[in-house]
Amino acid sequence: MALNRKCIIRISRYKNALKRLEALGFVKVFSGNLADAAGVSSSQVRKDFSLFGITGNRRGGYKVDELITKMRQILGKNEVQKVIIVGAGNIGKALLRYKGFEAGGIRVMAAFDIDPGKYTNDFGVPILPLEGLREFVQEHDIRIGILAVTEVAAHHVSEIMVSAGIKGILNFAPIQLRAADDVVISNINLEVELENLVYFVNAKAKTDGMI
Amino acid sequence: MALNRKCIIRISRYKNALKRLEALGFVKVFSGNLADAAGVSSSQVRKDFSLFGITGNRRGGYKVDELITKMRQILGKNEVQKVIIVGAGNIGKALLRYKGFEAGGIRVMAAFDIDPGKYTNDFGVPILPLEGLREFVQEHDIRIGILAVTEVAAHHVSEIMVSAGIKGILNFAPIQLRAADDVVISNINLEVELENLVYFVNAKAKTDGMI
DNA sequence: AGATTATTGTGAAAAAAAGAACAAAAACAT
DNA sequence: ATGTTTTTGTTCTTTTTTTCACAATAATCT
Repeated sequence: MALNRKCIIRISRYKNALKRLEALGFVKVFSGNLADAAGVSSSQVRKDFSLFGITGNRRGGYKVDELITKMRQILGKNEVQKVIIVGAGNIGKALLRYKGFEAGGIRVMAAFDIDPGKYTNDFGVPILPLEGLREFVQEHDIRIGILAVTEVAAHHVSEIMVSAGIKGILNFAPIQLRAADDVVISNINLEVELENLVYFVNAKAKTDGMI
Repeated sequence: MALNRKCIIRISRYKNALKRLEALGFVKVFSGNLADAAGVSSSQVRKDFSLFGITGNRRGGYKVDELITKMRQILGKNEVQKVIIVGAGNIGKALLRYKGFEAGGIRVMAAFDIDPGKYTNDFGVPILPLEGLREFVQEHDIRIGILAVTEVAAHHVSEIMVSAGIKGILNFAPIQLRAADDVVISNINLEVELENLVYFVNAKAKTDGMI
């Protein structure tokens, strides 16, 4: 099946749009509606659906509740996803304070750090010593981790996570992580994102000036 | 010129890899080295370079310092990029505390919020009332803003930013922002990223199990 | 100096992604 | 009931992105 990262991101977007439509009382929806909401073409929507065997009714569109069910299934939203946060610095603590995860079926189980000064329960979930990570991950059968340590520590800590059994890492450290084939890594690099913005803002300023 | 978002992200990555190589004392570098560092093919590196008219020496590779200079130029790193943060909640405050921006030539000028309880100078840069945003942006000629408000406020606040003259928004709110053609928006959606990770971790688990 | 080797730069080929088009089918209208 | 309209599902086309391949050429070796 030819499904790539971009396609799954679109599925997430469709799902979010559908949740809003559901809240507004919509019962059925057409590919064009979802296309508008997600900023893609309607044939793209139908093609994505066909990739996952999602079908609707010709002329009748798709039923909102069925679509949501199907997408939750695809995205693993039918069970609570347990995650850990590694690194209790600025970003790590902000994520610990973030209230939106639980609503999305994501449960932060614990955070880990090497600094004993950070060990606390003040955030609702415990911040624990890094040495305890392996045991915790195995005991709670956790497969996803958010990495929010410094650049220098990132590679080393990611190896600890992988060796403990983590299979997916959302990496906030400003370094492009890579790992074995059976581990999935998503890099979020603030500086790279900002550089991107700067580039395109400048590029637009230039072309607009020319016209 | 056929340069897209992905290409610019690769340029950022090359630049980061080059900075590490420079720190290690490297003077010249081959496309294969950068390819390894950035996780792409060497012909991809050369093609990206050719897109920007970057040339090296056949058999001699590229000079590290020249490449860095060229890439800093492309990415607008030769001048300090002034940005504002809008929303002083968890994420906003974590970004205010983050020390890595200045080293990357990014200067956070101020943050803005509607909650008077947040107005302070404790973070080194002031947290100011949202009403003052327009004047501040125009006075300091700021074009880039980081949006870190709640989902419900995001759309409204983004319009305030755009009307004040902001041309690029890095959006952390869990909603896909869209704006006029002359405004560039980058969406960072934690839940979407995690859903992506979950999908591919599950997908890998399935195929590995089959083999 | 001449031969050899390694690496670039680019044009052609392949692969991947997106879009257009349209027959088939379901809802609706008369 | 029959015809009309609308929307899906899928195939075909186009566009975009990546990889391959190799002549050109600079460094190194003998």
